[in-house]
Amino acid sequence: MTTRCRIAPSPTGPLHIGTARTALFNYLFARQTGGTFVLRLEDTDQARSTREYEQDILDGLHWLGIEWDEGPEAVDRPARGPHGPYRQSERGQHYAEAIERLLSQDRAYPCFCTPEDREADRLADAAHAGYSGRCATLTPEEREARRAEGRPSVIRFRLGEGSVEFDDLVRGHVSIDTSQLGGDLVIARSDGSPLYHFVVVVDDIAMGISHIIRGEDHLSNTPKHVLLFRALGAELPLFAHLPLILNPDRSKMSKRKSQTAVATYREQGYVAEAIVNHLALLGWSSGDDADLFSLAELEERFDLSRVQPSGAIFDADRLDWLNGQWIRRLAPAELVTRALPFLQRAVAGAAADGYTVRRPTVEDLAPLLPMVVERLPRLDAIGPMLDFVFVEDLEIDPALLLPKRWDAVTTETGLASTRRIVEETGEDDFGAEVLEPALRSLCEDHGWKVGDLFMAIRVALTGRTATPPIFEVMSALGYETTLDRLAAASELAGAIAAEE
RNA sequence: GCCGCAUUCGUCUAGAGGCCUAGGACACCGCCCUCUCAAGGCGGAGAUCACCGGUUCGAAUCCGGUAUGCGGUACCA
Repeated sequence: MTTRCRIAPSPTGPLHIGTARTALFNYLFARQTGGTFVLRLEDTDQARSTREYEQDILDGLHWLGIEWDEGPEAVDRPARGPHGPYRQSERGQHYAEAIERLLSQDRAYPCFCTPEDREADRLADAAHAGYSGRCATLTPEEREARRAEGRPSVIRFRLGEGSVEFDDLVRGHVSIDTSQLGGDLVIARSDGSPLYHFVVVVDDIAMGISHIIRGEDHLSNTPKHVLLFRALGAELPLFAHLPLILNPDRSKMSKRKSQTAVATYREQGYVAEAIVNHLALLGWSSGDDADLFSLAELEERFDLSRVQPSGAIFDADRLDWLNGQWIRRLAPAELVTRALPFLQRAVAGAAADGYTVRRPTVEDLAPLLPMVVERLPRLDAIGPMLDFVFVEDLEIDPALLLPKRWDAVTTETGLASTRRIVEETGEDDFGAEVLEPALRSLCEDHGWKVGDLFMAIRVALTGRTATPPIFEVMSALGYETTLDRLAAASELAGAIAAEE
């Protein structure tokens, strides 16, 4: 029998890190077993579901490389696969039929209780939490009478008695008594629309799902699903409840306490490879000392039986480290393509601040990247690292220009001497081979620390104190610009000296 | 409250009765490299394996209890 698993996000928010992790594990399991991975949108909560969120989820999964074999394509494009439609809002027929069946077999019944009724029952019998069952035994005549009065009703599923047991692939045997489930379960609202616990089972049956791999937050709800599978005459799928991804305070990862939107990580310059790698390591481990895994390697090595049962804090530091590792492993051309938009955005930001800029192109960036790759924990770090090349009317912050041990006069002479040396060296020998020895002996002659001179040059050329090595910066800038900026900066140092 | 699940360095984890004086990675600290920032190399500190009791010649590993944490308990998903 071929395995079929699924991810069933609800488009009530942007793609969540937790959803992505669950999707990843399902995807890996499917690839691993030669099975099928289905994507289904659980949009039964029409009030909160939107097409924008749906699109965000689809985009995010594509971006991560977590591709599904069956499911909806982009919004407004036809579904892919034989079990469609893949949006619950379009599957009303299935639910209506299933409810009809349960009703006709008396496995479900209409319930006319008002919120006040339920509250009264709860107060009267505090020992039993959940629904009292006062509508469970209504006769057909009593039901008709209530309908005649125009009282609205929900549909409740009879839970029955005894204990529910099932085996979980990561937690082993789980057992719970039916009486602990909160009373007969509402499966359809008074307006007739079906509820999550019900539709999820109907769809998993209709789509032939063999393995339900999802977050541990669903573990307590699983007994309800088991009962529903049985009532609907279906064979039980296998369950695997994944450990939760946690906030630093060990509660379930949430928007309030953590950054949960996959799209936000993407905007910040995290690379899909790093996100995938990090998510895989939250709850799964290979068993050996390796910690860098590509999606392809994960498809090869993932093993559901090596999934941990306890929750894992989302460690942002580790993600950052992995991100740096993956950025440095990308093919140069690929890195250029991915990093360019971040550089362009930074430069556009400078333009918006009133600077005269040149828009970077692929051709501009390609030769510059080698000098910054190992300085990029994230792609968005490329802005401060290279913007000075594209901002033509660079402004130098006087507070940064003077090295700690230098006064303004020394800085002025240092930069002026440097300019002279560069000029005398000429454009043909403009490079570290000739310039570096020359500048070093300049320092020796004046008794300067090399670091001080280089820092002054660095700030003069880039406006920043953390940059690539200065001779690489010079060649990135070009001969003329280097001379111009050195001149401007020594002039500025002179002005500071005059003021003092 | 009730029910369920979990519990090895700060964090992610290795560990399936002797290989554990508990291994790796991130973070942290130090040194090296060095024109800044990184990256990289080397080293260090960091866990009485939640606690108590039991089984066993021997337990992080098996069993029981306790504690703590988290999750669920909707006409949300």
